[in-house]
Amino acid sequence: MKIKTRFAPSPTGALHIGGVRTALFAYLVARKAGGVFSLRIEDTDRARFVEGATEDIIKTLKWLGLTFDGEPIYQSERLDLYKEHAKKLIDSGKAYEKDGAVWFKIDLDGKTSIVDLVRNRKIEFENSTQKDFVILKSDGYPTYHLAHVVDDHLVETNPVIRGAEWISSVPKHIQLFKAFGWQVPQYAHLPIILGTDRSKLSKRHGAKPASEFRSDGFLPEAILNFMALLGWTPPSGKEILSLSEMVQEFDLFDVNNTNAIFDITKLEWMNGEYIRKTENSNLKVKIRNYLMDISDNTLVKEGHPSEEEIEKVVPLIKDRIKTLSDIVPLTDFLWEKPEYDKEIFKKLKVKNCSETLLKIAEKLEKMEKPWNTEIFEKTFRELADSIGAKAGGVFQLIRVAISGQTVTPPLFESIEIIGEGEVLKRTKEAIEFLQAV
RNA sequence: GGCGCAUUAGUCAAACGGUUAAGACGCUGCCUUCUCAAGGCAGAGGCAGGGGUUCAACUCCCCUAUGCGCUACCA
Repeated sequence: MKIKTRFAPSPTGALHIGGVRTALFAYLVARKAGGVFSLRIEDTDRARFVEGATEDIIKTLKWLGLTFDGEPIYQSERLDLYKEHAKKLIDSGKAYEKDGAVWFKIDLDGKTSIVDLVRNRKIEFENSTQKDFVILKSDGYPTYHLAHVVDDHLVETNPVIRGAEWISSVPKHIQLFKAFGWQVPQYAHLPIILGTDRSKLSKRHGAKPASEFRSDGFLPEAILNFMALLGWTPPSGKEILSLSEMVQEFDLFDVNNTNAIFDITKLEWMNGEYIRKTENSNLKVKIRNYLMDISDNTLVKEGHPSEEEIEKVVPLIKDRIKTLSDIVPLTDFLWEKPEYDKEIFKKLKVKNCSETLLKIAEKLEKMEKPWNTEIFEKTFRELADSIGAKAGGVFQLIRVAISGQTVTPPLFESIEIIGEGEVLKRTKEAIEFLQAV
């Protein structure tokens, strides 16, 4: 039997990270089997419909690289189909109308059980615990239960991959399939992703949209990799793996059935790993595109950093950033004049900051041009020796003088980027600042 | 309350009856070092509790506890 999976979100809000994992696993199952992965928009709840949600879902899946086959199916465009099927059940005595809605008549005898593809575990219910439920609402829209059964039967979805919050509804679905005389598909219920408050991550609880991770500077590869590992460990045990490697290794049986807490700290680490292993030239493009994408925000000030500036800075910041957005606070000082804070100078190990800075300025003026890191390092190590200070202390003083910060990318390289004239100017300004306070 | 699913360190997790109970993030210390990172090395930290079954239980069964989910003419 051909493997066909689908991701079936409801457009009641932007795609969130829990949905990303459901989509990813459905994608992996289909691609591994050479099957079909499609998208179905479950827009049957008019009250909770959110304008733009469908577009966000499609756009985000595309950004992540979870390409689906064919065109999305919109349930709201298939109302007649559901109505027709509800009528069939009424005709066969398996459903009835009440208050303008159609109710399914549940069979209270016996048990309903499935073997879930996740770990092949058996899930069982006493049918006596079930009760009749609505399949067609009085507004003419189907409920999830009817729509799921009809659609997944018609497109021959197998297996049905969805969140574990649906486990409780399994008896309803099984009975519906049987009432139609259809074959019951296999199911895989994925463990639920919880927020740090331990409650289900959902748009109802204001889960962060996946698109926001994009604007925060996360890479799609890192997000997919991280989400895959939430509930799944590849047989190889690899922690960093590409989408195609995941496709090769994936098996629903290996998915665990324990809810997992979404911890962004590890995602940040992983994003850093992906950034570090990206070629400089490629990283430059990613950063540039990222900054352009979100340039309506305040990250890019007065056109900085430009493409050339990014290129210079990439080797310096590559090991130091976890997200693409980190580049801005880390390199701001290269293009903008720093603001000084006397407290920062006070904390330095060098005693007479302004005096030492005067000597530094003197050296800078005499230093052979063009400056380079070797000349620079040699000059100031000598200076440190001559005034009986530690080289590190002198370097740190220079760092604060040119950046206003105690933490920056490597000093000498930063200085080369800032340029001879500007460095001297900033040094003098730092001296003036210190003398004024 | 009822029904269902689950329970290995702060977090993600491996283990599929026999291991000194992997690994990763985070944390701590050391090394490296112009700061911060990155990198290297070392370390702390765990099978929810109780009963069974078995020569042997993290692993199988039962009970309790706890967590989560569902309990809508929402998905």
